[in-house]
Amino acid sequence: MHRQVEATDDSSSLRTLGRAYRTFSRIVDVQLRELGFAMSQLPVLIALKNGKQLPQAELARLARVEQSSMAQLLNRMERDGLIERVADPADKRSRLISVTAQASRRMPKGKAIMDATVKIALRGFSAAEIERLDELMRRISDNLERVAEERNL
Amino acid sequence: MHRQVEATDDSSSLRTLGRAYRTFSRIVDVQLRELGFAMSQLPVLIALKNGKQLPQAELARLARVEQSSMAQLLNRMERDGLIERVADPADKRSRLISVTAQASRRMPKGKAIMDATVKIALRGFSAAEIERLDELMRRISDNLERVAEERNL
DNA sequence: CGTATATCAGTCGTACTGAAATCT
DNA sequence: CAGATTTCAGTAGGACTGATATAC
Repeated sequence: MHRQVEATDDSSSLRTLGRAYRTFSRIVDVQLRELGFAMSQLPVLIALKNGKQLPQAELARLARVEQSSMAQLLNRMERDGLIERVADPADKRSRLISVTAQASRRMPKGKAIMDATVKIALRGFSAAEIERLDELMRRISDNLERVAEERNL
Repeated sequence: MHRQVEATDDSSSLRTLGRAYRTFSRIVDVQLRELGFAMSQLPVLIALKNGKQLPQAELARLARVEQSSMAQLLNRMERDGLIERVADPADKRSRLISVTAQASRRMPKGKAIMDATVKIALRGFSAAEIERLDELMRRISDNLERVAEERNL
């Protein structure tokens, strides 16, 4: 009665987690689209701010996605004029990624949209609760990462 | 020092959330694949257990995905022999979905894999902490759903 | 050889469009 | 019967993964 359980019987918190993530992305992406951005691009844009130049592999590591995911993301970003790839003089296999001037200019606005949406998600949360959430999420993530590591995933 | 912040500066809990979700899916899917299942299919299989028959729209509602997402998921499941679609005699627009006998037989094993992975994710959590996590996740999800609703997303 | 990238196939999610059946 | 709604199908494009191939 007080829980609105409905018909699903698998453990609710993990399901809710996926659902929250998708809704969050949708809200952010709709707004970022007007700027020509997408949520998945923000880690890249942040990592490259202030004219920094990084190779693809490093960006994949920072954004915590596979190399092939990052390669495709960068393809779309290059197509849309957000980043440039220039040959690395020190390593001929590698290309250094940098953001274009216009993307750099629009970035603060994108970051603000993200921050505002985080605030919405955490509406009504005390500082202690946010702290608690951070800790719980970190423990879940660590538990899963450790097992994925052990199983070579 | 005690937080392992690294190079990202956006609010950590929401980022961790997406990361945890992806790692969870990967761990579950690798095991389900041997059974011929995928994680996204479990809500469907659970909703249709014991010979139940439901229309596509109802399955989409239960799984909390869009109609088109469910349509495609059911296409793949039908292709793989997991479900069947039969014309609804009461409504010629609709087709009722039911699971095949073999999918039904393998289902308990799939559910067990899911449950075991949830246990891994929550390793070291007390009952009170799980309760707390459920509550926090539900509040985040509600906050986001409400705004998505308001903005017609 | 080993590392950095590129590319392909496949899943899963969304949005959007449109046809057929049903309801009022 | 007309018009709105419901049920589903199909397509396009994004964001992931894994597996391979190519370049240095």
